[in-house]
Amino acid sequence: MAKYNPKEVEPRWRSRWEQDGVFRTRSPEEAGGRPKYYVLEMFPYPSGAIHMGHARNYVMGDVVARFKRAKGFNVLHPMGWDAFGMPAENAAIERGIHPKSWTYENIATMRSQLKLLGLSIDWEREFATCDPEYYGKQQKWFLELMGRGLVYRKESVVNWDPVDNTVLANEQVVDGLGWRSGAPVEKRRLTQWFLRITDYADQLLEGLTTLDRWPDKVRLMQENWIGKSQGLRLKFPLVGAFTTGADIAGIEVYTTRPDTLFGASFVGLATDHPLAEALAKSNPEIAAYVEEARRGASTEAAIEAGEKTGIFTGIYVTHPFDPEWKLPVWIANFILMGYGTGAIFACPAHDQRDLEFARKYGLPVLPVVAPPNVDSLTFNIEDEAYTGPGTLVNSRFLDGMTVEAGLTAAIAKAESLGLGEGATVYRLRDWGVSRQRYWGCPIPVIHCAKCGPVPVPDADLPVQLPDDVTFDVPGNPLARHPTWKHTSCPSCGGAAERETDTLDTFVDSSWYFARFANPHAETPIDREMADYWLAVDQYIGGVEHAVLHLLYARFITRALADEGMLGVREPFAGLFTQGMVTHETYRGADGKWVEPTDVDLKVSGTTRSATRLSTGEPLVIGDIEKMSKSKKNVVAPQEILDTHGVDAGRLFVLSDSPPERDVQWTAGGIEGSWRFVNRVWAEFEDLPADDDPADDPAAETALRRATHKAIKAVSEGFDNFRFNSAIARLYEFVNIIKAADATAVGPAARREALSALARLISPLVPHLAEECWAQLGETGLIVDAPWPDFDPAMAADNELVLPVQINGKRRGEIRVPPGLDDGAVREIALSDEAVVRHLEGSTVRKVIVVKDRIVNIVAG
RNA sequence: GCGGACGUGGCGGAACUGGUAGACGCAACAGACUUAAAAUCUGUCGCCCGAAAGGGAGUGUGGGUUCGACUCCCACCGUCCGCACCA
Repeated sequence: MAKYNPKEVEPRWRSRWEQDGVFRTRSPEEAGGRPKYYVLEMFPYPSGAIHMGHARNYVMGDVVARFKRAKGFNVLHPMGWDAFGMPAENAAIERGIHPKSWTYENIATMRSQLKLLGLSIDWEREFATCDPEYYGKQQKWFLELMGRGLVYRKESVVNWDPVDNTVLANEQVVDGLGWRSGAPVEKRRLTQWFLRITDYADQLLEGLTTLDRWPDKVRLMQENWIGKSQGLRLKFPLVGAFTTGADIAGIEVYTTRPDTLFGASFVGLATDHPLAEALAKSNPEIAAYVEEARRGASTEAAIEAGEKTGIFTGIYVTHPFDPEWKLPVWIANFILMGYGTGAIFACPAHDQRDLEFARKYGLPVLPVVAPPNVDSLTFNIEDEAYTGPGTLVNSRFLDGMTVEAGLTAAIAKAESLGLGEGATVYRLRDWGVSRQRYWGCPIPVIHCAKCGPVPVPDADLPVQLPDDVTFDVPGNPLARHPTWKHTSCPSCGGAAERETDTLDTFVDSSWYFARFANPHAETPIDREMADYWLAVDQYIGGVEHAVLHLLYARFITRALADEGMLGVREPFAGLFTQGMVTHETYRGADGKWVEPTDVDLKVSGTTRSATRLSTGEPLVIGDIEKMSKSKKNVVAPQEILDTHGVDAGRLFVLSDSPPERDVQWTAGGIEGSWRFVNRVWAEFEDLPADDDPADDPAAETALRRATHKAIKAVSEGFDNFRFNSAIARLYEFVNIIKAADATAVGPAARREALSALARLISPLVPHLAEECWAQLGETGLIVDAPWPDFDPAMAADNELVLPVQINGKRRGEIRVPPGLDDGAVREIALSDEAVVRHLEGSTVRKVIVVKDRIVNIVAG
């Protein structure tokens, strides 16, 4: 018996698929009555090589695509490249390679690696976001959104990454550090381009409720990120005239607790509040404080410590509900300009931050909410603010009300006084998309001294990146290019300059799924094709994009829909976030990481030890972590291809863990998958002669039932993204087929089992499945074969084993036909020999029969 | 601090809407084949008592609901993730 040889088999079937063009997408006309199904995995950044995490991601998508295709769907399963971004420029800076050639070379490498995985991808639809054809279309819709007022330019304090030398969006700052560089982010005041995502805040929030095939976790993260809150916008009139800068009559604050207004102690301003800035101009002390607070706020240590500081402005405001009541105005470092109005009223008794500030600067603390069951006369605030429910006290017209009633009453009062109105505030801020980098999509705008920013005319699109750029000095190569930015104003014809900022690469990935509907269309999106294919039925990718890519794409989809370019308002109907591929780590006595290929593992009892193969030195077995070059715990897909073939690798990455969880790569695990591949092949290699007589009807029926059960269970597993369970059922099924070899099962039943098996494994191990299919004498390809159906009658048992419990303890079991009525089951259970023995000396009080499940006898 | 998820054998993990806990795989052990090893095949395999038949407790800990709880409720312990001076 020859061993299965993936090195020979796998390439043979891949070239057959390619020759026959089986994965070319069918047009709606070609599809006939087949319903469409769009499967998409988050497209990769062309970093240089496909790693195991990529492989798991794309294999999952491929299983879905192949399964749906066999089930009769017209499947779209494309692939592209998220190809703009910093690493290409870093390669240029470090190694003198042009970003363009670095990127396209990586794409070529990774494309061929992906093809080795045997993915059912329509490669005719491939594109990279750095193709001028793609980013030119992006520029076109960008200008259309600009026409709708969704794109604007403003000066603001932005997150500046001092290592990557560029601005970052809020979503790209993690714990005060740049998401790519890891450098502490600084605050800078710059003029930037923004997309008005806040216009869509409410519908992005509402839309989440329709995404019932998204993980709750991701929806919750987006909900929190958007951060809707209801409250009151309220004006505190200034005491006396204030003439520095603009004409300011009062300070507008935002609060969610207007019920505590009578506990007000002071009004606080953010350091970059317009009034604070105006004051800083005339008052050097304030200027010095503001300057220092701003610097301090950007260091990680200061954020961690959370120390509250402030300075009194010398200004007072009056309480909105009492013109006689004067409150001091402070500037404080804990107030954020980007949220609400950048100004607050402070109620120290019922807000922890306000309390800390008030204690530090000796400001009044007036309790106005008495907790339930607490004597309001003895109630006092020490060093912890009370934020729970209760009754309002010391609050004049609000006295005696609950917190909820007080909220409504205070808002009504403020509105009747004309000093405020109920307001909804979001945490979400507009998306800053300017990047001071070369390798990105140029923002198609021309700055004219006379006309201001002018859109590049349609006929001049795309605005292409120049190839002749240098990276010898830091900063944006586009800005210092000798000629590129110099042009004439499309409006007045005078001399003008191009915008040298490029777009955040998350803009590139916010619409690529729509471009796949027709990647060569003249318009950015082929509306007719997009209407057919979108929304994406199943999107698959890492959870790390929960509030980045996935929020941006939802926003852009809605914006483009409002522009009439798209017919859907949600891009991804189904989302699946898959876990990572991890591996144990090993390090030597010197603390240096050692690659798994250089490690010898020994097991004795329950303890495991590791030694280094090359030197024999003992190693420390470390944590199980995401495969990464720095920890050297990487297994390259190529290594598996060389030793066990693609199919064994595909099988393993989906085997041992549920797909949403991390899977730990182990040598034993891949061996197990390889064994399975060989066990399957062994069943097909020596097929029995067709005239083998069957003389064991019982064994034959058992095999047929197992076949239909397997079809049912495996189909359900694939439908519900439970690949690990589906694989377990396939292992069981193969064990049963193998066991049936020893019995006299006729060729028809055996053939039925093997034909089903080949098709059931085909999404997972497609090369092996084709080989098995051919071995069965089938002339067509298994990728074109329909998914096997099961007969519900055959998939059900003809005899059930019901456990019989006495007082909840299992005491026996009975054999009954399915569907037998409760009375009959009861009789059989009560007459069972083991049951009778256990019931001796006690009386039966009650018998609970759960049909086809269990019998529980209550006795005593 | 706020929000969320999860705790099951030596390990990864099964268990549908409350109904036989430990499927399937890995590791381990024993045996067959082999001059030997690998590969392959067969068997055993959560814990305690027992030679076995059988019995006992058991899904992080403590309580509760139920004829019946890994599953539902309450409290606690632990791990992981997200947000974080959001007024």
